[in-house]
Amino acid sequence: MKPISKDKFERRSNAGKASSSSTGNSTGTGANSERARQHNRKLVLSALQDAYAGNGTAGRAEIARLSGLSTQAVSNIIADLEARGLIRACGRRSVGRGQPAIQYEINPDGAYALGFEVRPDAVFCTLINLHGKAVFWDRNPLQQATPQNVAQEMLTLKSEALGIRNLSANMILGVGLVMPGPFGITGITGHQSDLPEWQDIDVRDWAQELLDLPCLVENDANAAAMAERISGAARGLRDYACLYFGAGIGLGIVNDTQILRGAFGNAGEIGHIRIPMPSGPARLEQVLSRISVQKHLKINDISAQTTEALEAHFQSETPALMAWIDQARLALAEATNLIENLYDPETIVLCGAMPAVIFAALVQDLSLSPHSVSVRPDRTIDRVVQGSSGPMTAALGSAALVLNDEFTPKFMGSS
Amino acid sequence: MKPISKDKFERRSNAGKASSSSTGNSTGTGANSERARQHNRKLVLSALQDAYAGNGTAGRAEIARLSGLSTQAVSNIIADLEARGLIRACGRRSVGRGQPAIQYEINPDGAYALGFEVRPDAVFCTLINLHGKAVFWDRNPLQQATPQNVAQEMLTLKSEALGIRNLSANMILGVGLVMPGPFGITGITGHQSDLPEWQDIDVRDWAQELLDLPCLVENDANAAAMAERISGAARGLRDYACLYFGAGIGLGIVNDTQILRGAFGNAGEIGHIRIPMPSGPARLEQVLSRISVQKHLKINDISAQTTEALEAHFQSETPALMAWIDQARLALAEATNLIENLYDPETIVLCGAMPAVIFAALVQDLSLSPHSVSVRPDRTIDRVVQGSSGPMTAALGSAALVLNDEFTPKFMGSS
DNA sequence: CTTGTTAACTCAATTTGATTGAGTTAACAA
DNA sequence: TTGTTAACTCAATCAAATTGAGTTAACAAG
Repeated sequence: MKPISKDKFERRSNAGKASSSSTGNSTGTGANSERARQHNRKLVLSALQDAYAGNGTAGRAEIARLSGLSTQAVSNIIADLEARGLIRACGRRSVGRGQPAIQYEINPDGAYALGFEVRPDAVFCTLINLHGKAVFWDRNPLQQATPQNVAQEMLTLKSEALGIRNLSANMILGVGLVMPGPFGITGITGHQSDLPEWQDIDVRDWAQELLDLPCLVENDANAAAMAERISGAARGLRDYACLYFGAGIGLGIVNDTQILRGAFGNAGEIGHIRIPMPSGPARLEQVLSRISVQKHLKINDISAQTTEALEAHFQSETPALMAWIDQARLALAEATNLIENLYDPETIVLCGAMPAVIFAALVQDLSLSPHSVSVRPDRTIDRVVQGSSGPMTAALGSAALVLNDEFTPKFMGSS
Repeated sequence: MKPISKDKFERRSNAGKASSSSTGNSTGTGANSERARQHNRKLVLSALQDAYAGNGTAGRAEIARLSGLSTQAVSNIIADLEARGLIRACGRRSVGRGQPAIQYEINPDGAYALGFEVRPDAVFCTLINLHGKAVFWDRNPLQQATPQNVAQEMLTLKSEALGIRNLSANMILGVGLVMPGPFGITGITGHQSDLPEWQDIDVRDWAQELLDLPCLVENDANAAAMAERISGAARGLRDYACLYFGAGIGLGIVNDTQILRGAFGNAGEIGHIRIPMPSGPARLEQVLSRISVQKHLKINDISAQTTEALEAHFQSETPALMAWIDQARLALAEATNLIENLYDPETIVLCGAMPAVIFAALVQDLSLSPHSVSVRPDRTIDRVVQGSSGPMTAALGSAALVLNDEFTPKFMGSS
């Protein structure tokens, strides 16, 4: 039977047929065979994803061993995924005796994820394939970020994105959405924000209805962190942190493959934290952020609004910029110490709207505290690494949210 | 059928009959009906636990709504749990029309959890019932904390604990174990420690074999956090942090009901963090810890080794102690700001080896930053609250680890 | 006092999906 | 050529959740 459903999987959002989900206020999530299958499917996909990260592929038996499932269960799931086009066979591989294993890999073009970043003055959009590679990106300016305007631009960008490869909507797994301010997460009210008109809108529901696709909402730093996990510097890592340079500075924390949100979705607000600097305590984003570098340059009558302009100043070694970098490096060292001791990540990734060369300069000559739980003899990755750079980072990340949600089981620990 | 197994549940540790768990290096965890049942059982138990937290009880239908399971599924699980003695019926309750619901509650004496805290000079032991109440506690001194000595004392304490209520081993759900230093979590080597002889021992396996019970190992702060969740100030909370006063100071973070460990189990090492103080940057535990108060008193030629002695000095308002409290309060405010902005908890609980009156004094007149994500109009609990106090906190917490593990499903988010 | 409505619960049938066990096939080794 | 090993397939079994049709008990209305 298996009436291969129109949409990719069972369309997560309206999965619970109609019955028990009556009240809707239920917090819990009972397990049943459907849920179990969903979980196991993610297990298989994430095994293949890990294999891909190591530029490899995997056979049924191998995945079974890795996931703890029986080979038969893996076989069924593989058949399912192959029929859906999410994975594909790619030859056989024999390692010693026995029948050579049929290798499978994720089919990059088996499905896509859409990502939007809404800013006060523009909407960014990306479309990524199952390998996390962007196949489309664009930016539409906004006069004013009202829900109406944003909706219009998002619809335009959506059809533009689908048009680029002539994709039908059922090839889109879902949509990730990044918005400024504390939105959508738990309906925070009473906080002032850049986009006051959105105050009473549940952004997730709104976008879900607008685009007719399942939707995930996150802040920029968390989204960026996911981008690094899917196809960037944090590929294959389960625990890491991501220092994201937007206007200010944010921290996306990934704990056991999942984003750490805290009780109200505000975890990682590192910008407001006071750190000791030679000149006295300062808030981190006063020293280490896009705004801070621009302020610092402005004092010296230099303007550098764009990433390109900043890069040019770096190339020409403008003294004011170099001085800022020196200060920023100190702040970064303090922040690193904080993050390492509080979250114990495998690494810290720098990413966002800064030129790559400046990230490189920050990481280079960074003198980190030797008194940290992160000083380990068996490290395989640097304590601070450079991630993706440029203004599209968050939009890419928003799409990556969807892949992570679809490919990564929510828990794996065997207790 | 259902051959009610000797031990409580299927004895978590050696659950996987014999088959797939061949290699053992598998990280993944496939879902099957057994696992699903396990998960759903936890869902039911945690619903009852929450009901108990509100001093209530719950019926089948109510639990079904809460958990998203069908009433039938809940019924089956309830029957199971009742047969095992973990829960019991407690009357009927009618709320309007319809047949009154049979109410269920956790049977406090249906099972117990054992907890140990090993320190360089002593082993502490507690036994708690299913309500998280301690029914036994004791402390045996150690000449030297060698594995042999510790093993002996643990066995002695175990049989003493079981003896107090004439319990057989199958009434014990499991053992929680707190050890100093970075132990057992991920086999850290190359770190100096208070207990060098343990370097090559996998503490969990060791204890499991020694006591013939499933075992969980954590650090003191994490264990204390669990104690607060099971029967203390954090009851019913899903996200909070716990500042634990041991020798130094540690932070136990609970995120979505689970302990946050980080990549190598060292998350929450807040003691080493530099915070701005009026006199310049200082490490937190130089200002806010048991050792720091003792140092501060010693300068003034006052000795206060025990909690009782400290309390006495507080009652007589010894100036040196009062001065320390003023400084500590500033440090606590800084730490709060840090924790709130980085983890966004529902609250921060103070607990551990300090007199309750000193916790109260710290919390009182604490002037917290108004610029924090935790400043919310809809708060239901203070930003910093007082938890359990006294030297048994960690030992109690170690037992609480077991309850949390048995009663709290690993994920609930409906994506 | 009778009857209708509602909610909680039970029993039996169905369904999903994982596990188990018995083949089958292909590679390597003797 | 034959034996061994590993990967995979097919069919049967099993666990546990869901579904649907009763049954029971309380309250409300006439």
